[in-house]
This record gives sequence, structure tokens and C-alpha cells, in this order.
Amino acid sequence: MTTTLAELKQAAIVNGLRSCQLFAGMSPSELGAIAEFTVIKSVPKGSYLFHEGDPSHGFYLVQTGAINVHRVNAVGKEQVIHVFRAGESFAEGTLATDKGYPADARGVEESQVMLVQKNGMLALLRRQPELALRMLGSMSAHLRILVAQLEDLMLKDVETRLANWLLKRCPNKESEKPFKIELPMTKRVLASELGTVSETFSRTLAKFREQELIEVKGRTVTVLCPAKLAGVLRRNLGE
Amino acid sequence: MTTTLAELKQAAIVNGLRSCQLFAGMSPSELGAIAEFTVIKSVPKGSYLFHEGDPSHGFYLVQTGAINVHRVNAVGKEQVIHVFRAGESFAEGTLATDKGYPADARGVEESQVMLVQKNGMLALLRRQPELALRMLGSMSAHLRILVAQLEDLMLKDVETRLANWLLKRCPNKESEKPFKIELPMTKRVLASELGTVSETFSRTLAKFREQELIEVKGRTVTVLCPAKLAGVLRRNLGE
DNA sequence: TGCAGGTGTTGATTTGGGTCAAGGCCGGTG
DNA sequence: CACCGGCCTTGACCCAAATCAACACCTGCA
Repeated sequence: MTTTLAELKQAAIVNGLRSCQLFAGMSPSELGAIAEFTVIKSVPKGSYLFHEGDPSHGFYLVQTGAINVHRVNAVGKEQVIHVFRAGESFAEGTLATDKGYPADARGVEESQVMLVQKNGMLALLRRQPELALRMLGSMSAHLRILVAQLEDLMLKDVETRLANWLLKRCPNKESEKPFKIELPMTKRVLASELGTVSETFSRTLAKFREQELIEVKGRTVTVLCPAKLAGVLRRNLGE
Repeated sequence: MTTTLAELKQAAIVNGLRSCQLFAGMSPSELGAIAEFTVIKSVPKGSYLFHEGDPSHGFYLVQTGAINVHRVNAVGKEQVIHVFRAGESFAEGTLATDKGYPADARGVEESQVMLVQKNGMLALLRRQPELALRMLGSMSAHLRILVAQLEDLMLKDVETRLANWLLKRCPNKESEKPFKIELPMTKRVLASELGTVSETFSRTLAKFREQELIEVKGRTVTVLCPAKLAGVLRRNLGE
């Protein structure tokens, strides 16, 4: 049995595709078809995958690391839209239009992504309506993320947003047992994802610490009593 | 030549479908197929088409009037996501998931919409991949709207947002000729769409009036010199 | 004719959080 | 080891805009 380098690479890509929500559960032959026009890219920390307005070459799947999708305005301030991590896909929206990418994408850390190239994918979609439905589902999920993001940013103050963010990572929100959360990035980046700056973020953490809701040690945040934090969240929302 | 009532109704629906961006340029037979599972609904002013979490029956096309899609939080404050007008479609995202509608939808005024029912449309999409691509394109446009909305709300102050809003309705942004804009809704609603409250909105209008950028009379706003307003906008963005 | 409810305007007050500035802390490098 | 450059934290200050409050409209209705 002989195996060429190309075949090995192909197999690696198929594996990568499978581990992605968008393609989970698809047959090996279908995955093979997609792998035909998929390439792997390394993204050094801080480097850009694309900028707003760049013509689209396809959409991306994250294998390892994290990709920050954001917009910048004239002043240079940036608004994080979402940080995509392993298994997630983004920029599917550019498949069906000839507009460019609507935002910027940059590696938060050293990352590996797969680029599913536009032309190949379009041709495949025309032959595989089921796949098109999957894409619709995936885009719908992104719409939901954005809607939630909008709501988060508009209807709540930083304290509420942080409480919400922390609770989202607790497995059981009504538990009274402490739960450790390891921050996946610097606090500065996290602050920006929450739509604020590092100073305010820091202050809000301090406030929670004083109320003995959390403990902070470096990049580890321990939610002392999720149920109590959930109470704070409810109170903030409900009044 | 005999024409049944049902055929007339069918023809009306086909016409409605054709006048919608999403389906523009499709063949009569395709439109006929879609019309099979499309129903017309009247939406009295202020009445709800659906609420967040309701199971999806399909997606909507606006024929006349305007539909306000928004979220409400526990306090009862609502954040407008977008106001859809004649020719636009919304809630396509619910086709490909079994999650319910992600937001609320209410008639801003007496409106007429078409409901394209979920099951029929799904079956058709499986047979018509081109149509699925169209849907992808449409959802991508919605993603762009949301991204723009996020940026608007986060990166700019009310003055800039209002200047931007007004300029968007001027046919020629560099003209020096006055242009009349008829507000399509109460100022309270418009304020909310701009992510602020009626008081602040009122004050900002007053500020522009003092600078002789606009004139206001009831629901008619006259932009005295679009080019000058564009200057204000640029200055706000660029510093 | 007068009242009730919704809409707009304006003023006074408060506040969340962004900005600036000044350390403290830590890890890497010469 | 000492020094430097990132991060993080805390304090002081300030501003845009939300909130609270009073009042002027208008329109429909009894």
C-alpha cells in the first residue's frame, strides 16, 4: 500500500473539516470533495487574514488558536464582532455575494485555519442542496450571535455584561460550588470583546471581588458562588 | 376564458414575490412554485407578527408598510434591530434551524406581508440549489446590516449617527440644494432606531437647527445643505 | 367645551464609563 | 542581577447621554 504526500495532506484536511461544526456528520466522500479546494493556512499572532473590503477568496474554518473578527472606524478604534475558536467557521456570507469581506480578521494568537475556496464551494453547493441548507443554518447561527451581541452592548452596563460573560462559562449557573475560569486571552482583549476598555474592566472585576462574588489570580477567575452571581445578573436585568 | 378566485389570488402572490429583491429576476414558473406555500397577512399597526422564541413558520416579505424587528430585555426596553420596508425580507435565518425566531417583529404602521412557509420552502430549496444560493446572499446582506448597526452604535455618538441617518436619505450627499425628508415614523421610534431616547434626539435636532444645517417642521426635516452636513459627519468620524 | 392620552420640546440633575496619569507587577534579555 | 517594556490596577477628572420633571401641543372623543 503506497501513500503519497498529497494523499496524506488530503486526509489531514478531511480530518480538519470533520472536526468543524459546519461539516460534522457528513460522509467521507462529501468531505473529500470539499477538501479538493480547501487549503491550510498558518496565522501568526497579530497578523491579518483579511481586511474589510478585500475581495473574498472563500470562508474560513478555525482549527487551532483564535481569530478576532472586528471593524475599525476612522479614528482607529476597533469593535470586536466575535472571536472565533477551534471548530467554528466565519465569513460564509461572502460566498453568495461579490462584495468583499465586511470586516477585518486577525489572529489573536498563533493559529491554524482552513480556507474553503469560493469557486469550488459555489460549484459544489449547486450540486448539493443539503449542503446549502447547512450553510444557511450556520449563517443563521451567526445572525443570532450578532443579535445577541447587539443586545448585550446596548441594553446592559459593563457590570451586567461581565456577570453574563462569566455565567456563560459556568457549567451550572445555579450551583453554589466555586468554579474556576481560565481567561483565554489578555484582559485587554477580553475587555474589548465586552465593548469596554481595560481600566473599566479591571474596576468591574474589583467591584465583584469586594462583594466576594469572585476571586482573581492572574488569568484565573474563580466564581465563588454562581447562583449568587446569577442573582446579581437577574437584579440588574430586572430593574 | 375563466379565472377562478384562487387563480387570481395566486397571481397576486406571484406579483408580490417578484417585487421582492430576494426573488427578483426569477422565472414565473419558479415564482409559481413558491406561491404555492405563500400566504398573505395583514398586520395592523402595533400588532405583533411573532415574538422572540416563537417556533418559526417561515420567513416574511414586506409588501407595504414597515415591520420593526427588535429585542426587548427584562426591563421592557427595546433595541431596534432593523425596520424592514417594502421589498425586503426577514427571518430567513429560521428556515435552516429548529430554533425559534430570535427577536420580536411588530408592524410600525398598517402593513401587508407575505409569509413563505417553512416546510414548502425547505423542500423547494432541496430541489433548487440556485435558490439556496440566493437565500445565502440575502442572509449575508442581513449580516452586513447587523455589522454596520453594531459599528454605528458602538463607535459613534448620537450627533454623528443622526447626521449619517439624514445623509443616507439624501439622493446627492454633495449637493448644496436643500432636500426635504419626511420622517416615516414618530420621533420616539426613530430615536430608538438610532439607539437613543426621544429627549436626546430632540436636542440633537435642535443643535443642528441652531447651526442652520436643517429645518424642522412637524415630521418634515429639510437638510439645508447636504454637503455641509457631510462635512460635519466627516469631521466627527475623522477625529 | 373640556378632558385625556400621546407626542415633542426644554431644563436640571445624575451617572456610567472613557481618558489621562501614575505606579506596581512580572517575565524576558543583555 | 538590573533594567526594560508589557500588562494590570487604581485614582482623578470629565463628558455624553440617560433620567427626571414640567409644560406645550395636537387630535379624538364624550
